[in-house]
Amino acid sequence: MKLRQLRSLVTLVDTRFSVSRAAKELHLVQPAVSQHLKQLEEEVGTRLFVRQGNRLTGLTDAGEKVVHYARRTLAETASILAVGRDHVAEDRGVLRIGTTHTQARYVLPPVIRRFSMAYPEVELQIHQGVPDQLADMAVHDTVDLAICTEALDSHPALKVIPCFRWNRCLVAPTDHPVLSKRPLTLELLSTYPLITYVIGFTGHGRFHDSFARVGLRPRVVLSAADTDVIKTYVREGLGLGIMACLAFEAGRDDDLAMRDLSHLFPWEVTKIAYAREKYLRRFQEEFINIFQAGTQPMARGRKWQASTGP
Amino acid sequence: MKLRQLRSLVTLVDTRFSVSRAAKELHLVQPAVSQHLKQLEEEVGTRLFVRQGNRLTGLTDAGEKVVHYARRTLAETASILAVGRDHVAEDRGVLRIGTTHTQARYVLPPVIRRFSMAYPEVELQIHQGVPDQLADMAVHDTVDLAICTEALDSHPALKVIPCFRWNRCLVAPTDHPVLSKRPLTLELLSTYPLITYVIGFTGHGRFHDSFARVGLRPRVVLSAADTDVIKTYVREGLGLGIMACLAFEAGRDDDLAMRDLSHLFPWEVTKIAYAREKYLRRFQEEFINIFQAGTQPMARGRKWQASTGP
DNA sequence: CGTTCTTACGTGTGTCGTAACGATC
DNA sequence: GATCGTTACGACACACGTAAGAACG
Repeated sequence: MKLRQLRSLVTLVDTRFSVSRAAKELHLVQPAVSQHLKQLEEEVGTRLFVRQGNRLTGLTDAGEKVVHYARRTLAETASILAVGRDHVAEDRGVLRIGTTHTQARYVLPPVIRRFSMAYPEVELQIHQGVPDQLADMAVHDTVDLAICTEALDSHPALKVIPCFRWNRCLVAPTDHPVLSKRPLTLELLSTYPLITYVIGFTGHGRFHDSFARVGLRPRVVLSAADTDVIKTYVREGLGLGIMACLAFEAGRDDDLAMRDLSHLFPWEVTKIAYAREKYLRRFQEEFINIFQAGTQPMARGRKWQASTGP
Repeated sequence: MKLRQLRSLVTLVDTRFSVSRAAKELHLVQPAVSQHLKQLEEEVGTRLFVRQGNRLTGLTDAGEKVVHYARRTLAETASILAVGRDHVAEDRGVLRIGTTHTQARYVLPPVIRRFSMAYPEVELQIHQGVPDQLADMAVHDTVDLAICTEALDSHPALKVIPCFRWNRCLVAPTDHPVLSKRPLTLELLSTYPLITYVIGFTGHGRFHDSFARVGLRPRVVLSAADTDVIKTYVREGLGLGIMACLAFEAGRDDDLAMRDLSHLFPWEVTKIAYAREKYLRRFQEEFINIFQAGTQPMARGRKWQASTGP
């Protein structure tokens, strides 16, 4: 068995079973990849692929399992190289962060500023995605760290570190009648057209649950994947925005009024996750520390620290 | 990076840093292994070995980490091949069991009889060792399953399945005066010379604790690694034997008298363990089931079942 | 007929073994 | 000087790329 063969296998799967695409991805020619797959299948001794004619279209049961272990194998080898890079140039390398728009736009800037000061030689990459994608990216080692609020806990292969909690606020044009009313209740909110996050994002599930629990149904006229779109349509007068407090920028958003709503909705927790068995480079651990320190810590004094055990 | 190189690395470590021994183990010549190590070190980009002259004597910090991931890598590839063997010949292969003398001698025979009936084509290997060794063997995939009472819980890399509980009994020559006394108490026992298991074996720690808790010190005149030795010296009249009840054979041991002592000592639990991420072949899972069914189950109805998750 | 994968074949790289050299005890 | 390691070199194998052929839409 060769690592190349395993690499071809997982790339084939990741390119949705196109040998040619996999070959391109791997900077090889098709026949080379074909040979890898053939040899691997031969060595394992059982059919790994579902074939239609001579086209590969899926995995057999055995194939699924083999791919699982192949992924792990490659992740381990990546860790080996990471160990080397860490020792050779502790403060040089790439940090690939997967996160959502809201985190990238409103939470990460100060963290990244501090991190870049400490590690000016580290190249930062920010990959955006929806929480489900982010979890997959972390598992498959497409990103080093995934930062978001949802979807991370479900993955048993991820190590998840809760970082800080946040809640929602109401955003409205400064002359909107709702601003004069108080207290702000779910009943009151449900009488207005609302703008909030799309499902699968930043606690959308709990948003609806909070209304449902008291027998209400919010009138969501627009749901957006990112906070800037929400604010834009609030400015347009389309409705009231309900979004993460931390996304309200004091200076830039003074044409909007903000009201805290943490008495109406459960707290959300933003977490950092990474593949459980991944070797974290020094500066990657350090990023986590800076992130926890730079945002309001969940619980003071219980700072996360690196652990070598699983 | 090549798998061969990783194999050479871990073999080097396992042969206590002799390139020649490692080469012999791998059926290669020394220069080949030297080259592997050199190339690997080059690719990782940092010193992995502590050298004295040109002799390798140990690992650097980086080396330790690399070896860790190399071991995992090789284990994953072994799992890949195991998947294949499982699908090609479900009922053929090797089952390597690591266990202690007592288990091998008194617990396993009926289990193995049943297993061999179900899987006559599976070659069974029984490797004996002390619990600590067994744990290591399971972690390093020298055995597929480790079966014993102690030392398994401490290893986070092991998946541990409690199987059945047992306790100790008193064994004495049929004419021994202690047999007429009752109740049997720790005080009483501590007045006689005792023969039991050596430290590190089958609950030896708890054995002493039970006495210590009531301020007594047992007079152990001989401690043995296996039950047969204990019985032998009890027959010699050297002292009273305190051993696992299950090791008393009704027919063969009728020249000895047996008294249950489960009211004096805590219950011990025999467990099966295997490397957490190891791919268990069908018949390996089946062995676990047979073991649980064939011995008194810990808790009826809560039978162990295979899980794919970690 | 273009796309996609396979088979066939040549070339260059790589890996192992033999052999000679160097270091350490 | 015996053991253990590295370096040097040659034979063989292997993996990739090119090119041509076969299956599918």
